[in-house]
Amino acid sequence: MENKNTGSTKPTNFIREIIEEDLRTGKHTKIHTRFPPEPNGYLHIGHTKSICLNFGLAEDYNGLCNLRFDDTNPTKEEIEYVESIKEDIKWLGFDWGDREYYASDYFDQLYEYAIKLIKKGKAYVDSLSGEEIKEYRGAPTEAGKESSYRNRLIEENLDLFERMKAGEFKDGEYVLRAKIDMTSPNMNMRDPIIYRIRHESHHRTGDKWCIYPMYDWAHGQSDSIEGITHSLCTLEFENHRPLYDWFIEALDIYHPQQIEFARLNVSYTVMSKRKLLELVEEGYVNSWDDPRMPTISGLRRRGYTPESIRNFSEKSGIVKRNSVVDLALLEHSIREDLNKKAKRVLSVLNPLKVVIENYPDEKVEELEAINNPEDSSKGTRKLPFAKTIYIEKDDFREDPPKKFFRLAPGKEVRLRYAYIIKCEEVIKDPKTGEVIELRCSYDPETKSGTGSSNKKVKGTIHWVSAEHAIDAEVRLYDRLFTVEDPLGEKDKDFKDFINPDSLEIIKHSKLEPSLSNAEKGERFQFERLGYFCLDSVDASRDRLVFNRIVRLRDSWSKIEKEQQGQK
RNA sequence: UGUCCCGUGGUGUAAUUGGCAACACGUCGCACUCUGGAUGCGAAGAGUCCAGGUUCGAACCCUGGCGGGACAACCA
Repeated sequence: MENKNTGSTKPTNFIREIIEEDLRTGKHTKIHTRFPPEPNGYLHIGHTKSICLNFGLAEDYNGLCNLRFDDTNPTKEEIEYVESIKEDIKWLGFDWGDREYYASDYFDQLYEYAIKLIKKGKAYVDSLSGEEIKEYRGAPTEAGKESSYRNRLIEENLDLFERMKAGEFKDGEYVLRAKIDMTSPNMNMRDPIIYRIRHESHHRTGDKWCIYPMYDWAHGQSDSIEGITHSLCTLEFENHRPLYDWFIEALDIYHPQQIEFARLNVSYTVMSKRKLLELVEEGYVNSWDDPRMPTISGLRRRGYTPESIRNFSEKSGIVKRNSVVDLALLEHSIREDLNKKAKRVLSVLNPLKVVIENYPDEKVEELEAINNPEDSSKGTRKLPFAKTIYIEKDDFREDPPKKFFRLAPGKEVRLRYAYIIKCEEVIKDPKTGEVIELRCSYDPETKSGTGSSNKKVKGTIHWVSAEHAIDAEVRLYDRLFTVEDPLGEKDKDFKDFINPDSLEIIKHSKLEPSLSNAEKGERFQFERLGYFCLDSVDASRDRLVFNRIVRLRDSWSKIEKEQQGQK
């Protein structure tokens, strides 16, 4: 279903309906959203949903989207994360203009709001210990009880709160709490803490403050200060909405609307910051931007395009129901994008030497190859062809199974852009029996593009000229986990399901010579193999390192798997 | 034993707000192909968690169940 009001081709969803209703009724004339990350870790694919939603909505409805760092907890947050988050959002293609905000920008205002709340008799300073507060809070099914300090005089509260701010007390000695209802069935309403003492310097405000606001106190009021119309967050904040509304109403300030949606989950991976950290710290992956990581920086290094990630996010939809999107959809998104864009090249990952016996010894032909069959404007390039070439080990079988259309003893196959060759002889290592070389003949009449032969063969394989090929390291990445839901089994640790084959390194692959000019981050389709990207970290002028982004769809592997299953 | 939210093919979403359950991914065929890619065509697969009710008519409204999720950090 297309969105008729905006001319957008994006699918509609319940949030767009709310926005369109608000625009139609005149509740708002312009929408204003925000993306509010906490700078305590790297962004991952799950965050892209919120980023695309908030920035995308603003784009589509001609509104604005702020970037606001939710930096209310100095013990966990660091400037390093602020920088990486900004880089990732920019890379995804979104722009917050000059509206880069921080909850800490509002600490003064938030403090004033707290005083206002105290004066209204709706907040009090509590002297209970952390343990006691927890005890008094009760449980979801049993009411809590009121603190003995709950009915302090307003003046006393004001005095104590000011002294909290002045640094007269130790961490944990006092807290400021809202006075709501200790018997509320909603735990969030049981006199939530709104300020705590933390003698800790903050990455932006330095040592100005030793009291810091809690999320609930900071978030809604920050939304209000910025004039946010639709404050979109994930489902776990549903139970916080009554509190969000209570604060805003108690303060009698502009009231943004909080709307919750389900967060994005993807099969065969984990998304929590803590678990990702575990993978990094315990060495299961090499870094936060390891190409196997679901972090934005990992996906970027792997070779994913921003467009593919945005399309993926679009396709996975916005609803209020928890779900797990198939990794196959992400893979489809990147294939779809790169099929249109990526230059085709011939690369042999696991080389098998082939000598074409009836081809002249010294002869080298320059064959014309198409750069992108989906886009003729990308032109053609020259490919050197000579007597000795490499083909993929997988493309030869001494004892070919049914439906194997590639090379085998006595069989013919087409070399892409070159000739049809026939396998005349198989040379093996006398000790191991391993096939180390093939002797073939070629048919000069079958040169590509000449049409001088009517010979047809079922298979076409890729190859490189042995003397012209360049060496490269190729890193074959695969899904990080072997099961759809690594967190699914309670008795097992998610790390037990790590795919031991998530990375296979091939040190000496043979690539066509044009690849020596590849730039860091440049993406290619290695024909018949997959999409690859020159690694932006480990590659250098004299060392090529390619990452496999994703395999091509491969109907042969399915046939083969099925055949093996039958045996 | 509370409050809030949510149940539609294998997966993710849609259904003009009460009118023959649609699309995408995946799967399986066929065609085409100098990439077993791409592309084109086609198929299978849900009767909408269950049971009642309202209605000419219910995925949608009502009632009651069942199932899943969230909530007891001085985290966000």
